[in-house]
Amino acid sequence: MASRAKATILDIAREAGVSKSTVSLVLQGSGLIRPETAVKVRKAIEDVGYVYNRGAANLRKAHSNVIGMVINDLTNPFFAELAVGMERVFQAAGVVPFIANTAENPVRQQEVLKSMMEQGVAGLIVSPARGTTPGAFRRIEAAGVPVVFAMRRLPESRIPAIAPDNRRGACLATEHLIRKGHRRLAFFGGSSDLVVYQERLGGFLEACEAFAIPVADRTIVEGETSRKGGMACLETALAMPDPPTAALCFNDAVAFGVILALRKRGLEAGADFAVVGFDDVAEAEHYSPALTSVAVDTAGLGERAAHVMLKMIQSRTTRAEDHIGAVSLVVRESSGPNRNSQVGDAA
Amino acid sequence: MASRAKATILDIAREAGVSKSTVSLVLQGSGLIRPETAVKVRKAIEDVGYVYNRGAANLRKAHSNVIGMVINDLTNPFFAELAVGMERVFQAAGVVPFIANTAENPVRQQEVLKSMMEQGVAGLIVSPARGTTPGAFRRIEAAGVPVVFAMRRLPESRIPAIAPDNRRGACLATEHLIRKGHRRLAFFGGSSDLVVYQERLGGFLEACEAFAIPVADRTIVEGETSRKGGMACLETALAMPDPPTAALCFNDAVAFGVILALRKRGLEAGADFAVVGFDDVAEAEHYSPALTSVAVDTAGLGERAAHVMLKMIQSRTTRAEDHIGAVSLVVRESSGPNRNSQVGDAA
DNA sequence: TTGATTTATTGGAACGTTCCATTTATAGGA
DNA sequence: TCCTATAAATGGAACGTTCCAATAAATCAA
Repeated sequence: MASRAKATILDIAREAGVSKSTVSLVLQGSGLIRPETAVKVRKAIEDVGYVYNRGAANLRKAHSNVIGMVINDLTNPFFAELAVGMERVFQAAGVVPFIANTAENPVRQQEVLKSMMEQGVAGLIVSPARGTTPGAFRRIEAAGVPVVFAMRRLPESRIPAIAPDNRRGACLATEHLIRKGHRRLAFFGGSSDLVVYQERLGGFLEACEAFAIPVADRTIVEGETSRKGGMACLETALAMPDPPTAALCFNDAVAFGVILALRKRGLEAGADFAVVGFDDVAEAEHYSPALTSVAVDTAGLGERAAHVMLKMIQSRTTRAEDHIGAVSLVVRESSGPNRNSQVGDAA
Repeated sequence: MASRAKATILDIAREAGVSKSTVSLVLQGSGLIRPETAVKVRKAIEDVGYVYNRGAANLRKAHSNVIGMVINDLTNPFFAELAVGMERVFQAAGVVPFIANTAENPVRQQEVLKSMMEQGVAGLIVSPARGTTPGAFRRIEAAGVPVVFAMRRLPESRIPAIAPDNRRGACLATEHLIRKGHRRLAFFGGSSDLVVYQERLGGFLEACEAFAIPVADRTIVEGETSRKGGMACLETALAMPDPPTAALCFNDAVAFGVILALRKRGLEAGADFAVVGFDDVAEAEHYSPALTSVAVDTAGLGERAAHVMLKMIQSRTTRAEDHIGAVSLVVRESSGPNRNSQVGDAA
């Protein structure tokens, strides 16, 4: 059944009675070929079950048609949504994205990046693993392969990043809680080695300043960015002398954890304690209670990252501007009704 | 910064004062090279920032080191877990898995498969999109590239499949509900164009037969395999004259939807209506109420699929046996306490 | 010393494509 | 009719590797 030696364009040329150059031209859809000849060649291609060898072609051609997407945690639906947005754009451009998972492991990340470079990718879209060293992309940059960071950025790096306006999102969410009447606020989850964390925490603190929340009434609990981490954060906070009455969470996973931990204690998110998440994953809307969250337009960011990448490839540059995606607060049940009217919601 | 013309093996040879063949040997870790020479060459490689060109190498070598994973829905955490299991095995074997998403679209799937073939993958692990035609893999088989189906199989196809024991899992879960005292049972979600659906529904019916549940007391509602689909199924079922008191769901997403729909009606899963899911995704344990579900050892299936693939590649065959993974019922809160003692739970 | 053996290294052909410079066929203009 | 312009098709070199057969250098046995 399986024809042993795989067919090449020379086999097709023989089959169709033309030269290999003609076959190559047909393969590339050149207009120089007489239509009848093209038909004849295409039939031969079909007959021999020919498979185009892109590796051989890339040996001659300037650039390949594959782009690598290197993602730090594929099990987080958030990144899957990002990937889906990118794929839409790339597909239309005739580019194939290959995805690889680094599982938040910098060593694994280096292996994956090396592999992708060896395959001759035209560009790389990366959501860097936690703990990525600043030098990790030096060789790739030196090779002239464009890199775009998505969602996360590295502390000191000239690589363009596409990310949501974390600071503003956190600020909006915190204001929302303050306007609801909360005066003792918490920020739950994440850790300071992530730039994203610093941005989101920064927005939280900015809003606290603006509304003159005393430092003593701000509770910051670092923790894993998962359900489990969220549960732990709540326990820690409620064990304090003057516990907070509301929390902005690093992301939705943490927020879900907080809601579960509240329920375990017989408390209800929204009624007894206000909870706001970040990212607005698909699940937020269907949770119980529905989660108030900062929407970041994940798929849109993916599309934008893809567009920036295509432009970089086209203009043969390794530089581009950062893009900050707009954010919006989606108010649902988990942040509860107004608490009292200590703070008016004028303006 | 970016050195224009990329370095080749010849540049390294010149730099190190050896021949290109020697460099090639070093690259492959051959023991024929004198250690000092190898060191000298490796230094040159580092100095010029050389990137290995796998495309060129594959032109000569029999087989490449990349394997394609084609997945029908990356946003389902279930498939991400599967991917993680495979990656563990492939990494150890020095093989790089590239993942692509088909978003349950057979046309997109064909494009992705074509692309992967063109890249010269050594093998393909596929969770076929719904509506895949039986001929979709003919050319790939003819080319002698091994294919393994994961989780799903195609109606008539000799391609080996790695999947959980769906029938037995559904049977176990249904028995569990019957032993709890339920007599009017439902099967929610999925549709009959999927082999998996037929297997799971088959297990449900088998248990119904075994315990002599009359046909009139079995409710089967097809629907989307998502939260939304689950919500719709429950509404449909409760609107019936003699509604069921328990449901086995096609998968966990459907089950979560059923739980949400119950809550919307003021009912509680477990107490008022028993719900059992399928797949036991990570979230099941942390849901509220915690979801009783059929555990399929997703990561384990991924590992097994990867092993089968490696063996096929090694023995140059395109045939292998199917693997049916063991399943087990994880009982949590959503299936509720015993209802009454119409059916004893002896044995 | 010499030849035989082992150890390291090397040149060249091949892999399947693209692309340039040519060649060949076709049509148009006088 | 011949020449020119255009259209269509072609051969050959190049891309960066691997691998075979061959060479060169080092070691050994006599």
